[in-house]
Amino acid sequence: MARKTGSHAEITGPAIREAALRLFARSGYAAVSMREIASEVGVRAGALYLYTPDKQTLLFDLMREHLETLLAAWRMAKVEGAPPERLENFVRFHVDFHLERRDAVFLAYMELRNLSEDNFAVIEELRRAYEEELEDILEAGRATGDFEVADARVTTMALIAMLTGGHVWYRSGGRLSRDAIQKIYWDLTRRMVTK
Amino acid sequence: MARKTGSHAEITGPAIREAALRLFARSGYAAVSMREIASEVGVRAGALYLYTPDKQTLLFDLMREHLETLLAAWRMAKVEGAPPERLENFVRFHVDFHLERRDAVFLAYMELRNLSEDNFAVIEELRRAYEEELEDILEAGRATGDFEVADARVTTMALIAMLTGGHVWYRSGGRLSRDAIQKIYWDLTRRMVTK
DNA sequence: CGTTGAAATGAACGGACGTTCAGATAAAAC
DNA sequence: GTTTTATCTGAACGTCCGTTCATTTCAACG
Repeated sequence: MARKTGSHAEITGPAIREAALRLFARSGYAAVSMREIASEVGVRAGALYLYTPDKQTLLFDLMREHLETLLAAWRMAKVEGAPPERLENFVRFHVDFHLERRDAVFLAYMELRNLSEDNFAVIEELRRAYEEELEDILEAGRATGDFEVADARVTTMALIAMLTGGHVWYRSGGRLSRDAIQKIYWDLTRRMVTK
Repeated sequence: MARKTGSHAEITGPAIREAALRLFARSGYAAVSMREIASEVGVRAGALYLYTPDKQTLLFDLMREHLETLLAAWRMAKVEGAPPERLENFVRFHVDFHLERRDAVFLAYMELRNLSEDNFAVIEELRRAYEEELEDILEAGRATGDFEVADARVTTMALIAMLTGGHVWYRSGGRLSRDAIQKIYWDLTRRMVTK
């Protein structure tokens, strides 16, 4: 058997990436086999190699895609204005984006060690660029006197960790709405950077 | 060949756990083979089974040991007193403990998905007990009016995420001493819970 | 100094892994 | 209706996996 009715590259390609993302996030890159991914898609393992040169590249592409989407979305969402306004905007954007993409967030934070050296460098650079957006806001607020920040770098990392941590316990339809969580996190953030 | 000069169970047992901890943390549970662990210790794979019934139990024991050590250390370190004092104590303890045990922290947070259902339940209970210590302090401070906390549960999770996040970027001998990091994190925490 | 028992070996087990590729199939193009 | 071409299969490859176990080694004991 081969090509079935209605099976095309435009369907199989994305289906493979979606299945890989879900399975990698759930069980970890090393614990998921190509046969498992293929089975989820309804295809045999060999067919995956029409869409990715190998397993490592499949992981890398998923992570790069996630971070590039993140940066692109942020460029759309970011606002000009006073630092407090910019910071609130960042917090709400970050919380929202990350709560909506639990699998990709998980992957991008947990599977760095499974990347080859070259691929790791690319991913790290993307992540650094995003973190720098937050650090810039903190520095701007320090310059205007809106914020009081002892160490902008550590505060940036502390904020990112705090704001991203929600993906561990957040459940869609749980006790708190996304909007309620955004509010709480913004409140915590505001206090952290003002005397 | 078998037993070499000076090789005893009291040496091999801990050596296996140390090697497994280091390798699991570095490459991930699924990516590390029993042969790799054995090689690190200087024995063959079969010898590992004198010290652990299987690979899964080896992982579980490492995680349980870490969390039990954490809880025991906290019971020694915790102080009575006013909530702000108790909170500062917690923050300093947590940061110190976690920065000193990067591998174990990594393992306990990243390999939960590789635990069997029963083992997961045990680990989760230990983690919950620890988080509850922080939540209790926040609630106590709310009762005395020392703290203003909108949602004690979310604030607890936010704090834990923030305080633990340091293990990602902290490097011993880096720009900041552990004491400096403690100070920064305590300052951030204090602001988060006070108006 | 012979015996015992803890500690480790080395070979083997069935199975799963990532990856390759010649061949089969069906939709599209002519 | 024949040819072309994109898509997928099925089998095979060499390798590694977790685990078992009969056997070997050697320190300790009597």
